[in-house]
Amino acid sequence: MIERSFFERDPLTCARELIGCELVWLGCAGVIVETEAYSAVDDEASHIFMRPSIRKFAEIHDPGTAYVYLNYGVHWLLNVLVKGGREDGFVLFRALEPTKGIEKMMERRGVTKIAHLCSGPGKLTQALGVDGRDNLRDLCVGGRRGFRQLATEPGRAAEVVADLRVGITRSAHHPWRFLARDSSFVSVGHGKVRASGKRSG
DNA sequence: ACACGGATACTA
DNA sequence: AGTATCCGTGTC
Repeated sequence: MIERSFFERDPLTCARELIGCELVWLGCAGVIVETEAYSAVDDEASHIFMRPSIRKFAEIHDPGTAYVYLNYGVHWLLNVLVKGGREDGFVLFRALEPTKGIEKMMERRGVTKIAHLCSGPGKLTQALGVDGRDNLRDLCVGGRRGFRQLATEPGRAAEVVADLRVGITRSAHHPWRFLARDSSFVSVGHGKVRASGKRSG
Protein backbone atom coordinates (compact mmCIF):
# COMPACT_ATOMS: atom_id res chain seq x y z
CA MET A 1 0.00 0.00 0.00
CA ILE A 2 1.12 3.54 -0.66
CA GLU A 3 1.78 5.15 2.70
CA ARG A 4 0.28 8.35 4.02
CA SER A 5 3.43 10.41 3.53
CA PHE A 6 2.89 10.09 -0.23
CA PHE A 7 -0.18 12.32 0.16
CA GLU A 8 1.61 14.89 2.33
CA ARG A 9 2.65 16.81 -0.76
CA ASP A 10 1.10 19.28 -3.16
CA PRO A 11 -1.78 18.19 -5.46
CA LEU A 12 0.18 18.48 -8.72
CA THR A 13 3.00 16.25 -7.53
CA CYS A 14 0.56 13.68 -6.15
CA ALA A 15 -1.61 13.70 -9.28
CA ARG A 16 1.42 13.22 -11.52
CA GLU A 17 3.01 10.47 -9.45
CA LEU A 18 -0.22 8.51 -9.09
CA ILE A 19 -0.16 7.84 -12.83
CA GLY A 20 1.10 4.27 -13.25
CA CYS A 21 0.09 3.25 -9.74
CA GLU A 22 -2.66 0.73 -9.17
CA LEU A 23 -5.98 1.62 -7.57
CA VAL A 24 -7.26 -1.38 -5.62
CA TRP A 25 -10.92 -1.66 -4.62
CA LEU A 26 -11.94 -4.94 -3.00
CA GLY A 27 -11.69 -7.57 -5.74
CA CYS A 28 -11.15 -5.05 -8.52
CA ALA A 29 -8.13 -3.03 -9.56
CA GLY A 30 -6.73 -0.95 -12.38
CA VAL A 31 -3.66 1.03 -13.35
CA ILE A 32 -4.29 4.76 -12.96
CA VAL A 33 -3.90 6.37 -16.40
CA GLU A 34 -5.62 9.73 -15.87
CA THR A 35 -5.83 12.13 -12.91
CA GLU A 36 -6.52 15.79 -12.26
CA ALA A 37 -5.16 18.03 -9.51
CA TYR A 38 -7.39 20.50 -7.64
CA SER A 39 -5.70 22.97 -5.33
CA ALA A 40 -6.67 25.25 -2.47
CA VAL A 41 -4.32 27.80 -4.05
CA ASP A 42 -5.12 29.70 -7.26
CA ASP A 43 -7.80 27.25 -8.40
CA GLU A 44 -11.39 28.42 -8.68
CA ALA A 45 -12.45 25.04 -10.05
CA SER A 46 -11.55 23.34 -6.78
CA HIS A 47 -14.18 22.55 -4.17
CA ILE A 48 -11.60 23.28 -1.48
CA PHE A 49 -11.20 26.75 -2.94
CA MET A 50 -14.91 27.48 -3.48
CA ARG A 51 -16.75 25.67 -0.67
CA PRO A 52 -16.31 26.38 3.03
CA SER A 53 -17.59 22.91 3.96
CA ILE A 54 -14.91 21.24 1.85
CA ARG A 55 -12.20 23.52 3.18
CA LYS A 56 -13.26 22.32 6.63
CA PHE A 57 -13.13 18.74 5.34
CA ALA A 58 -9.49 19.24 4.38
CA GLU A 59 -8.67 20.79 7.73
CA ILE A 60 -10.02 18.01 9.91
CA HIS A 61 -9.13 14.90 7.91
CA ASP A 62 -5.83 13.20 7.16
CA PRO A 63 -4.17 13.13 3.76
CA GLY A 64 -5.11 9.91 2.04
CA THR A 65 -8.80 10.29 2.95
CA ALA A 66 -11.33 9.60 0.18
CA TYR A 67 -13.60 12.44 -0.93
CA VAL A 68 -16.56 11.03 -2.85
CA TYR A 69 -19.37 13.27 -4.07
CA LEU A 70 -22.27 13.21 -6.50
CA ASN A 71 -21.73 15.20 -9.67
CA TYR A 72 -24.55 16.44 -11.92
CA GLY A 73 -26.90 14.46 -9.71
CA VAL A 74 -25.86 11.30 -11.52
CA HIS A 75 -22.26 10.22 -11.08
CA TRP A 76 -20.13 9.57 -8.04
CA LEU A 77 -16.62 11.00 -8.37
CA LEU A 78 -13.65 9.68 -6.40
CA ASN A 79 -10.96 12.01 -5.07
CA VAL A 80 -8.20 11.65 -2.49
CA LEU A 81 -7.27 14.40 -0.05
CA VAL A 82 -3.67 15.58 -0.18
CA LYS A 83 -2.04 18.05 2.20
CA GLY A 84 1.16 19.71 1.08
CA GLY A 85 1.46 22.36 3.74
CA ARG A 86 0.14 25.59 2.27
CA GLU A 87 -1.06 23.86 -0.84
CA ASP A 88 -3.74 21.34 0.14
CA GLY A 89 -6.07 19.88 -2.43
CA PHE A 90 -7.52 16.82 -4.08
CA VAL A 91 -6.59 14.40 -6.81
CA LEU A 92 -9.54 13.33 -8.97
CA PHE A 93 -9.32 9.87 -10.53
CA ARG A 94 -10.54 10.01 -14.12
CA ALA A 95 -9.54 6.75 -15.79
CA LEU A 96 -8.07 3.30 -15.14
CA GLU A 97 -6.67 0.50 -17.24
CA PRO A 98 -8.56 -2.44 -15.69
CA THR A 99 -6.37 -5.24 -14.34
CA LYS A 100 -8.39 -7.26 -11.82
CA GLY A 101 -12.05 -8.10 -11.35
CA ILE A 102 -12.84 -7.30 -14.96
CA GLU A 103 -15.88 -9.61 -15.00
CA LYS A 104 -17.30 -7.80 -11.99
CA MET A 105 -16.67 -4.41 -13.58
CA MET A 106 -18.44 -5.49 -16.77
CA GLU A 107 -21.38 -6.62 -14.69
CA ARG A 108 -21.63 -3.29 -12.86
CA ARG A 109 -21.11 -1.21 -16.01
CA GLY A 110 -23.25 -3.23 -18.36
CA VAL A 111 -20.63 -3.10 -21.10
CA THR A 112 -18.10 -5.66 -22.33
CA LYS A 113 -15.44 -3.54 -24.00
CA ILE A 114 -12.55 -3.20 -21.55
CA ALA A 115 -11.60 0.20 -22.93
CA HIS A 116 -15.05 1.48 -21.91
CA LEU A 117 -15.07 0.14 -18.35
CA CYS A 118 -13.16 2.89 -16.56
CA SER A 119 -12.60 5.61 -19.21
CA GLY A 120 -14.13 8.45 -17.21
CA PRO A 121 -14.48 9.53 -13.58
CA GLY A 122 -18.11 8.40 -13.33
CA LYS A 123 -17.49 5.16 -15.21
CA LEU A 124 -14.59 4.31 -12.91
CA THR A 125 -16.66 4.61 -9.74
CA GLN A 126 -19.51 2.61 -11.25
CA ALA A 127 -17.10 -0.15 -12.32
CA LEU A 128 -15.48 -0.35 -8.88
CA GLY A 129 -18.72 0.03 -6.92
CA VAL A 130 -17.67 3.33 -5.31
CA ASP A 131 -20.47 5.51 -3.95
CA GLY A 132 -21.27 8.02 -1.21
CA ARG A 133 -20.67 5.44 1.52
CA ASP A 134 -16.99 5.56 0.60
CA ASN A 135 -16.69 9.25 1.42
CA LEU A 136 -14.24 9.75 4.33
CA ARG A 137 -12.75 6.29 3.90
CA ASP A 138 -9.07 6.13 4.84
CA LEU A 139 -7.24 4.79 1.80
CA CYS A 140 -3.93 4.33 3.63
CA VAL A 141 -4.97 1.44 5.87
CA GLY A 142 -5.57 -2.21 5.10
CA GLY A 143 -5.34 -3.90 1.76
CA ARG A 144 -8.93 -3.87 0.58
CA ARG A 145 -9.13 -0.36 -0.79
CA GLY A 146 -6.16 1.84 -1.60
CA PHE A 147 -3.14 2.28 -3.82
CA ARG A 148 -0.23 0.12 -4.83
CA GLN A 149 2.99 1.15 -6.48
CA LEU A 150 3.65 -1.24 -9.36
CA ALA A 151 7.11 -2.64 -9.78
CA THR A 152 8.59 -1.06 -12.87
CA GLU A 153 12.02 -1.56 -14.33
CA PRO A 154 14.26 1.50 -14.25
CA GLY A 155 13.49 3.68 -17.24
CA ARG A 156 10.27 1.78 -17.92
CA ALA A 157 8.03 3.81 -15.63
CA ALA A 158 4.88 5.26 -17.20
CA GLU A 159 5.52 8.36 -19.29
CA VAL A 160 3.28 11.14 -18.07
CA VAL A 161 1.96 14.06 -20.09
CA ALA A 162 0.09 17.13 -18.81
CA ASP A 163 -3.01 18.63 -20.38
CA LEU A 164 -5.90 20.97 -19.62
CA ARG A 165 -8.53 19.69 -17.21
CA VAL A 166 -11.81 18.39 -18.59
CA GLY A 167 -15.26 19.92 -18.25
CA ILE A 168 -14.49 23.00 -16.15
CA THR A 169 -15.00 26.69 -16.79
CA ARG A 170 -13.17 28.38 -13.92
CA SER A 171 -9.37 28.26 -13.84
CA ALA A 172 -9.56 26.26 -17.06
CA HIS A 173 -6.11 27.34 -18.21
CA HIS A 174 -4.17 25.28 -15.67
CA PRO A 175 -2.55 22.20 -17.27
CA TRP A 176 -3.33 20.10 -14.23
CA ARG A 177 -4.59 16.95 -15.92
CA PHE A 178 -2.12 14.09 -16.12
CA LEU A 179 -2.22 11.14 -18.50
CA ALA A 180 -0.20 8.04 -19.21
CA ARG A 181 1.22 8.81 -22.64
CA ASP A 182 -0.47 6.95 -25.49
CA SER A 183 -2.81 5.05 -23.16
CA SER A 184 -6.00 3.94 -24.91
CA PHE A 185 -7.87 3.78 -21.59
CA VAL A 186 -8.17 7.53 -20.91
CA SER A 187 -11.47 9.46 -21.07
CA VAL A 188 -10.49 12.00 -23.73
CA GLY A 189 -7.29 11.86 -25.73
CA HIS A 190 -4.35 14.17 -25.07
CA GLY A 191 -4.75 17.57 -26.70
CA LYS A 192 -8.49 17.18 -27.31
CA VAL A 193 -9.61 19.49 -24.52
CA ARG A 194 -10.18 23.19 -25.19
CA ALA A 195 -9.85 25.96 -22.62
CA SER A 196 -13.64 26.37 -22.64
CA GLY A 197 -13.93 22.95 -21.10
CA LYS A 198 -15.79 21.59 -24.09
CA ARG A 199 -14.36 18.90 -26.26
CA SER A 200 -13.08 19.62 -29.72
CA GLY A 201 -13.35 17.45 -32.80
C1' DA B 1 -26.72 18.04 -29.86
C1' DC B 2 -29.25 17.04 -25.86
C1' DA B 3 -31.59 14.86 -21.87
C1' DC B 4 -30.82 13.22 -17.36
C1' DG B 5 -30.56 14.86 -12.24
C1' DG B 6 -29.09 16.21 -6.95
C1' DA B 7 -26.05 18.82 -3.91
C1' DT B 8 -24.13 23.26 -2.89
C1' DA B 9 -23.73 28.28 -2.60
C1' DC B 10 -25.76 32.37 -3.33
C1' DT B 11 -29.69 35.82 -3.45
C1' DA B 12 -33.85 37.41 -1.24
C1' DA C 1 -38.13 30.10 -1.30
C1' DG C 2 -35.85 30.13 -5.80
C1' DT C 3 -31.82 30.24 -8.97
C1' DA C 4 -27.28 29.31 -11.09
C1' DT C 5 -23.79 26.26 -11.33
C1' DC C 6 -21.35 22.02 -11.38
C1' DC C 7 -14.62 17.86 -11.98
C1' DG C 8 -20.37 13.48 -16.77
C1' DT C 9 -22.51 9.70 -19.49
C1' DG C 10 -25.40 7.66 -22.87
C1' DT C 11 -28.21 8.16 -26.64
C1' DC C 12 -29.93 10.74 -30.12
